Amino acid sequence: MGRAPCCDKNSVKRGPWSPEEDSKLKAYIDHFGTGGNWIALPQKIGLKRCGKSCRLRWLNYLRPNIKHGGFSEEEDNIICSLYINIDSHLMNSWSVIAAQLPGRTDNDVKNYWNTRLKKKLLGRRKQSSFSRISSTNPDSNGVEDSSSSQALSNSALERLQLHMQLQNPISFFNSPTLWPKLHPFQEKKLLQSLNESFSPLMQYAFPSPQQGDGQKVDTSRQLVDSDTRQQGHPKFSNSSVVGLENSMNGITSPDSYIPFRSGDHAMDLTVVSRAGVVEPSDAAAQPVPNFQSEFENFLNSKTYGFASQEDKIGEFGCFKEMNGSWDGMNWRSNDFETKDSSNSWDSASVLQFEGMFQDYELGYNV
DNA sequence: AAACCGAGCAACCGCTCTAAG
DNA sequence: TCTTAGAGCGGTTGCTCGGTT
Repeated sequence: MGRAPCCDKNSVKRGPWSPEEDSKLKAYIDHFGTGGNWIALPQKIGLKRCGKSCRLRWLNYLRPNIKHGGFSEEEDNIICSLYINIDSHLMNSWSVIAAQLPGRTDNDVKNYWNTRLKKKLLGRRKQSSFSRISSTNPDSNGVEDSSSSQALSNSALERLQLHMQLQNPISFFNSPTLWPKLHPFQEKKLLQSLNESFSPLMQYAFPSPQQGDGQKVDTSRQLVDSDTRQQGHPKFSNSSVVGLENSMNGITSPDSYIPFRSGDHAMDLTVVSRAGVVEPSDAAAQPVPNFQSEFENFLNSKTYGFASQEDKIGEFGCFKEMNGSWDGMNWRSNDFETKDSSNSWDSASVLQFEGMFQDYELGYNV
């Protein structure tokens, strides 16, 4: 089924636009505007083009102040950061990113990302981290589970992968808003495989109640129980636990996989956009023995789905080249608060990010 | 010099959302 | 309330061009 086409494809011209067509379209819109009706516009000006095609040509090419090519390093950084941090299912990410880059269109940014930036970031990584995670899934018996992994959209996977590469993985777990929008079954499966990869961390984050007291241990309740939450590592917020809880339980309520549940919009957005993690009010009251060293071991272990710091440095040498220092990557961990003006990001850029994230917060605090 | 290949980009496709009737 | 058309978006296709063999 599907809706009827907007025009007769046999009677409209397709392919590249000629200068004459461009000038006709531009002259008309300059004088009369679009009239709010793109479909009727080509007939008015005698163009054998589909209205949608006219609209795209105007928006992506003929519109005043459009820039083409020649993306600056600052634009690269903005695109990378927003692509990683913008929650793909909450907003139209390419247009949001393009809105932060004057003169750039969403199509331009999308093409630039797909042809250049993505390769910079993911190029050599594609073979490694996710295949490791998928191979840890007992259901897969070492063979990638095509039904589940292919069900994840490429963009969701890329965000996931990039976020886990560029940020503290704890922060990723702590930011349910960054998890790709999945069917509860898919989410459960993904979380299971991640959980297995992260088992040392999860033990700290969600310590199991003492077993052997005759009570059946309900692992899902371990995650729900508020006391247990308090025992978890302080860097795991309650909202994260709820997200994991829902995921692990396979709850099918839409709320279980829509990250911004009513009542915690602002908090979750803050977690993702500004701080990366939620610090507890009294972290000292929640001791986790040797967590730091265990965590460092974990991060450096190639057994798990993450490259060592050394690998990361090699992997993202492009950013070292771009920014002059590996430390420039620190801001990608959303650590705006601690960002030092002496590193490779100038203060104007930081202010710009501060502003844009304030906009997002305002937008989602309604 | 010609064939091949891959990157980059413009344009298209098909879907969803939204607003008007 | 339902239907429908327009707008907008992400994903994909196909053309062009430059580099390599």
